[in-house]
Parts: sequence; structure tokens; C-alpha cells
Amino acid sequence: MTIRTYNTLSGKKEILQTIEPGHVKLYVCGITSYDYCHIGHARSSLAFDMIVKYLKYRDYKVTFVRNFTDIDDKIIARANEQNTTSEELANRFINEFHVDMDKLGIARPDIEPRATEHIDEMITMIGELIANGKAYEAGGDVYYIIDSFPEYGKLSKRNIEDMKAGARISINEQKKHPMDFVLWKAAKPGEPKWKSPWGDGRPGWHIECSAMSKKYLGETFDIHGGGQDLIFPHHENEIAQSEGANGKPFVKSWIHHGFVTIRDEKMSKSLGNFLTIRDILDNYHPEVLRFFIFSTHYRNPLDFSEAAMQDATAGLDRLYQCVASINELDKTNTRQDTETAFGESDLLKIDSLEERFQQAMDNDFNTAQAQGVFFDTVKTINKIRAKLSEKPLATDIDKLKATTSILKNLAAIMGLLCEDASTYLLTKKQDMLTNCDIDADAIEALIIERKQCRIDKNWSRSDEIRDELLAKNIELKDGADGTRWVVKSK
RNA sequence: GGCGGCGUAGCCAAGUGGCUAAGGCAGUGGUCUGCAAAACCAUUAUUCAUCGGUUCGACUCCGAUCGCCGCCUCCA
Repeated sequence: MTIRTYNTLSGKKEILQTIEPGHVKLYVCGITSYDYCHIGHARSSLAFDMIVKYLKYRDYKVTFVRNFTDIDDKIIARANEQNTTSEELANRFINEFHVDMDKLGIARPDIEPRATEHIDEMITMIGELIANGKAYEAGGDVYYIIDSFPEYGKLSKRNIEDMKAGARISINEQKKHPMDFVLWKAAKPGEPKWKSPWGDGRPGWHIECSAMSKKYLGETFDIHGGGQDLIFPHHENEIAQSEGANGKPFVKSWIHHGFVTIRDEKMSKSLGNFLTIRDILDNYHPEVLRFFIFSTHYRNPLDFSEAAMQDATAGLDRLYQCVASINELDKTNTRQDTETAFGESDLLKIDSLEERFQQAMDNDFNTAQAQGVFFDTVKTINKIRAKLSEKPLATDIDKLKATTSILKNLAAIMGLLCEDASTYLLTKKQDMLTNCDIDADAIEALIIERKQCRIDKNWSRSDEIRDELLAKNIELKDGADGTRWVVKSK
């Protein structure tokens, strides 16, 4: 089996063929660090975290580079507002980014290069572009000559003439062609600046990724990723820069993920429909966010809502409850005969779990389908669990435990089921209890009272207790081994 | 205006021309329960925005129409 990924450049799903056998070199555009991260950033980080984890699971070596843009107009403007330096501001939000990523359980990339630490590499590349006749200096700025790169537009599938018609390009007297983009910006008074052959200034946005990817991954590498909004102009310009300077293909395959929307609109500060990762984690377990993000394919838009998060919570709980119920099985009272609870079709489902998971994930990382495979398996496990007699077959228990173990390993690729199941459920229960009008001891006391009522067949008082607790969101579950309680979600 | 994408059940969401159109949430009926809950079983799209076309056969390919979204300025 082979992994196939959708390549924005070709517009098709393609078989993953790495330049160096068994080694994927991946570059992802990271954040501009001037504010807290929102759930769109979370989607980006989570998508590539999942991709890296899956590639490793499929035995690829992965070199993963994700940059920080720590110098740009927004950073300078925000630093001025806050009476600080752009360096301090950028560093502060890089730290906050790491705090959020750690909470989400996202593994660090192998290399996290910062733009300001690669000014020399950028200056070198800009020099090469000027030497190749693909850039010019004008008043301390350096611009890329769009017309010198005939393939300009090949990623975003647009042509220069059409874009001129769009007429939303700001007029800049310095530019020879309105679409020429800046490689180096002359410093304005009071702005951070670096020395260069064209005078003091700072790099344009796009050049950093060309320079840093070259340094860490080479002139041509396997996969470059980012959000769909980066296709144009950022990634288009990166191609022009890198291929213009190196004379070699830049990237084999481009992966772009979709947006998180709120009420079907892209999040943006101007619309005020903006949610930070922290806002979400205040109210939801990180795995709920992960479950939600991976419930659709990474290229589709994903609409955030409280209802969707409740659905995700219910789904994740179902997975954890299944794992917990199997963990609780013990083999102290088992049989050794051959009357298995597994039917033929059950075995077929159970035994094909990993293969079906791989099929889904090999197909452009189809996490939504993979989640379907998980639930299909959970259904089978629950069915067998319900069929087990009081004295079950030892090998049946082994099989159930082996299956949940595989399930957990596969779910971990999406960062799901990473906690101990009973700990997750218990913690959740305790968290929810703090919002209830009653404590655990009082609940236990009522359960004991109700137990006696039930022995006495005093059903009215027994039901009264149950209703009383239910009014406080506590739900009772009578089982063979006594009564348990759960906090009902709203 | 140009380009890209989407439209599958009440909601969310898979579906790489041919097998019963996955799965989740919600709902309904049943099993289990003293009654419930959970779990399990069954059930919920003769149909995939609409209309045409290609094909022996299309949710899947092509064209048109309608609706929604994104990019074309910073953006994950």
C-alpha cells in the first residue's frame, strides 16, 4: 500500500515518492508571532502533527521544519502599541505559542527557525536573484521581477493579466510592474533594521521561507504545507524566489489545509468571530478539540460551534468508555473451553481494524474515515462485551484487550485516547461535579439509602432519589455489581 | 470580474465508475431493568443541489444552471 496526498500544484492526488527513499522532508509555514493563537492555527498545527505522526507510523523518517516569522509590519506596529521592541513581542508570543502547542500535545518540529536568525541567508539569496536578472534595487528596496519567471502563477493557477484586472494591488512608485513583490525593505526611521548591500533594512515576508527551507531541507524537498490562504501570494512567491535563485524545482508536493469558520465565515478580527486556543481549552479537553478537528478531512472547511464541540465530546467519551469497559475486565473467573463470543463477522471487523485505518489514512490522511473505522470497531467491541457471560472465555478477554490496545495506538496518531481511560472519565466526572449542586459523598449516601429502598421494594422513594439526583444532573446506572453514577452533560 | 472549492438523512460527515451510499450526534421501536440509564439489536437517503451528456452501468467523469464559501491586500 502507498500513501497518496493531494498536491495543490498538480491539482491531483499523487503517490508519495520521496526524493531520498524513506525520508520525508517537510516545511510548514508557521505563525507570525504578535498575538495569541486562534483555533485556525490549532488546525494547522494539528493537521501537520497528525501527518508527521502518520508518516512515522508508516516507517518514514521525517525532517520537519516549521518557521517563526518574528519580524514584519504587524509585529512592529503591535510592539509600538505596547511600548516594547518587536524582538521582545515576538519572543513573548513564540513562548505563548509553545504553551498552547504543549497543551494540545503537539510534538515540536525538528527545527523551528526564526526569520531574524537567517538574515544572512536571505541577503545571499536576494543577491543571487539580482545576479540572475530576477530582481532589482530601487530606493533601498529590492523587488522581484514577476515577468522574469514565466511560470509565475502555476501554484495558484492564475495569470498576471487576470490579477492586474483585479485592481486591488496597491500602487507603488518604486515598482516597475505592479505585481513585483518586495524582497528587501529599506528601513524607515525607528524600525528594526539589518545591514545589507542595498542599505539598512529588513527582509520581505516571503524570502524567509525560501532561504530557511533551502538551508535545512535543500534546494528541492518533498512537501511544503500551510493554510489555503497562503497559496497566493506567499507560496507562489516562494516558488518564484527559490526556483529563480536555484534554477531547480522547489517543492515536489504542496499540502494546504482548509479554514476553521464560525457560522460559515472565515474567522477574522474585523468580524469579531475570533476564538483563541486558550478560549477553547478553558471549556474543553484538548482531545475534544483534536477529535473535532479530525472529524472532517483536512482540506475541507470546518465550522466551529458549541453544538459541534458537544458532538465531539460525546464521540470522544464513547471511545473512552469503550476502552475503560475493556480495561475493567479481569480474568479471575474465566473458562477455558472454545465457546467464543466472537462471531465470524466480528472477527473480520476486529482483525481488519489496522488495515482499514491505513486504507483511510493512506488516502490523503482521511481522518474522518479513520474515525469511522474506530467507531465501527467500538461497536463490535461493545457488542462482544455485552455478550460475555458471567464466566467468559479467557481468550475472548485477551482478544478484546488486544483490540483496544491497537485502537489506542492508532488513535494516538490523531492524539486521541492518549490518557488512561478511567483517569479521563474520572477527571471529567470530577470537573463536571464542581458545576453541580451536590458533592460525591452526598451522592454516595443517597445511593446507599436507595439501595435499601430497593431491597425493601420501596420503589417510590427509590425513584424519588433518582429523580432528585437527576435534577442535579446526576444520573444513576444500576448494574449487576451495584449502582454507578455519572454527571450528565447538558 | 478572474481563479479555486463545496452542495450526500434533522445536524455533522466518509465515499479512488459496478458489491447493502461508512461512521458520529439526535430521534423512534425493542432487549435488559421493579421502572430507568448505559450498552446491545432494529430502524431513519430507491437516493447523493437541479438539468442534460458520456457509459452496459455515475454520488463518483463531462457540460450547463442555481446556491454557498474562499483567494485575488495581511492572514492558518
